[in-house]
Amino acid sequence: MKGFKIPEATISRLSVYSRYLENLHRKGITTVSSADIAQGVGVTSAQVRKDLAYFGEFGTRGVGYNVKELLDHTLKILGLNATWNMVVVGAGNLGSALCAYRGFRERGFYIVGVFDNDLTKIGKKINEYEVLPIDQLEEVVRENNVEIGIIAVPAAYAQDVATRLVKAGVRGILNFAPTVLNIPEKIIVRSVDLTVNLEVLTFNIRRD
Amino acid sequence: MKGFKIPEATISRLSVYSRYLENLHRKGITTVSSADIAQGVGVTSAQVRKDLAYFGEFGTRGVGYNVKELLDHTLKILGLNATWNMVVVGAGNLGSALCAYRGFRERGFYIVGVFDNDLTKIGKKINEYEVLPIDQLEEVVRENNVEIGIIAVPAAYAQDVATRLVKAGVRGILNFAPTVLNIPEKIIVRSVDLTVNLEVLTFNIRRD
DNA sequence: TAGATTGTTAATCGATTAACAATC
DNA sequence: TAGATTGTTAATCGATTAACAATC
Repeated sequence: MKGFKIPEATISRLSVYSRYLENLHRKGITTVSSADIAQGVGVTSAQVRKDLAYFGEFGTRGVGYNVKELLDHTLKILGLNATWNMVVVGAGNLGSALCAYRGFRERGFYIVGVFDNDLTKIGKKINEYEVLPIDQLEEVVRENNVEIGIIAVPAAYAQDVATRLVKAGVRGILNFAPTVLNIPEKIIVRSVDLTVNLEVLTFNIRRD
Repeated sequence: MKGFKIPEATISRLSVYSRYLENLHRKGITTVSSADIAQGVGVTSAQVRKDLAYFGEFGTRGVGYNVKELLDHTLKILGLNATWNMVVVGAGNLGSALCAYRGFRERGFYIVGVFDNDLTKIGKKINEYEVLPIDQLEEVVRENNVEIGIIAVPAAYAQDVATRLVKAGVRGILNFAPTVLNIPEKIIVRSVDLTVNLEVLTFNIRRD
């Protein structure tokens, strides 16, 4: 980790801004102000400018931002000027949903392997992907320069899978299992916990 | 919204604590310290005590917390002393994955209807659920006291679905579509955006 | 009592917002 | 020039952490 501290929330928002800019660009809009972006994604314009200011000066005072230029900058910041190879471990319903999700490819994320340990699933096709035996995980990760592993297995297996992914050489993990993973600090982990999200919802519903 | 400000992160952590306590309880462990919990879920013990302190005094100085009691308190705080009825809109891969997810039921979340507008899907079974035509959404929500709607449709349809869910009477929405929803303030929304999560990951990978 | 651990306060740290000079 | 909007600073707000008195 280099340089100074950038809030994680800033990065999330940058991702949202970048998608919003894509929409504007698709519509042929060429100029946008921080107030426009703010309005479009539901934050304040000061927040937009502050978020961008961490990375440079992308606008013109009195004018605003060039949509295409700012889009390119945000994509570059997020690491999306290149493509990323991923593996999905777990070919259940969630794994299948992830394989079918078109949004990944549109942003440059490619799935190069789907794995399971269930013999009834191995060899079956999910979309264009053949489910591979988990034994081949390491091989596929190494041979395809896979940097991201997606964990879509039951909680009980998640730690094992995480350990194997790390050993195989991934640098980031997106974890859908409701477990705290124990892995080296240098590996980046994001956990998406459906139950936690629902429970924050119920807390807030109950509260008002 | 009543009372004073409680950080949203506190609620997320409470959900995690509560799952950890369930594990301890299942193992027959009866007493736990804030340091134990902290170690188990990867936060500091001060954080654990502070989070709990928003809601009361649940421990005994010099001793710790009674696992079962603290578990009950956390469940109550999160609104899990009752069950919640939900509908899932969108019977694609993601919708199917959500219907199949056993973790919901274990925490008291029940799916009472799955909807789609695709005639080839309507009438089909997903697990035990028959896919219903979207026209029946309002009826099912009203008749089953549904308070939570899950949006699992493509981004282009998400706003429409959200508006209908709100009109039908849900109080909270879990949104999987990568869109900013425009709905009344009093409706609680949580968005789970897979691409944003991946892009925070790639940013961090690139950065070190 | 001595040892342990909570509940809570105060200090620190970090993120957001408001405001405005810079500048197109 | 007058009007608009950026980039940035300082003020505010909020969350985390450290420390310790209370107390079992």
